[in-house]
Amino acid sequence: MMSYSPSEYIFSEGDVPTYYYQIISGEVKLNNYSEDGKEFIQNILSAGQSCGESILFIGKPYPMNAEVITECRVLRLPKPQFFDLLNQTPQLFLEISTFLSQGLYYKFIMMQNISSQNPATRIRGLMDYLKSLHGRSDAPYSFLIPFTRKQVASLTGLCVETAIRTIKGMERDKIVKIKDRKILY
DNA sequence: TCATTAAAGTTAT
DNA sequence: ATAACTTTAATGA
Repeated sequence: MMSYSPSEYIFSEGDVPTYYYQIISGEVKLNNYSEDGKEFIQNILSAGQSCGESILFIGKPYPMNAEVITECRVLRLPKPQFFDLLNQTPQLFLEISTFLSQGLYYKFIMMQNISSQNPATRIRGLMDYLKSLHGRSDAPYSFLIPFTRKQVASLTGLCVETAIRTIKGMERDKIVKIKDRKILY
């Protein structure tokens, strides 16, 4: 079991994977920084999720960082033990497969969103996905976006200012509601 | 139209 | 207090 503080890295771009990581508590983001320092967030993960496992399977260097957002406890299992466990536990194998597929699905959805030129479409795509994960309540304004505007911007490849302006426009169009700076969708 | 820069207000640590 | 985030506005590609 490992502990990490905000802004620490569980692994970095270019590292060769040697462990399986499972988040017990806290939040982690998978990200990249471009030469000019701009961050693109690939995904934000929290308790119960694993990070970087897809790369562990193919044994290539990580193409992204796993940067800690909030104080984290992480279960760390060496690669050989992880694969042993996987062999011995069909149930675990199935769970990992499901989680892997979920990650693929997210990538697929976001890939389509990002290729859209329109910022509102991108942000709405992200919000639709997030809300779809969260139970059945399709009711409008029933889902609180669990991210900061900066994070939303980094997840959709927009600058913060554009994200903010777009979200305000969506409020005018009654797509979202803003309460105490929190975004309800 | 959106990104960038700058400046100022607000929240969290 | 200080850093991180939010917001507005001006400017440029």
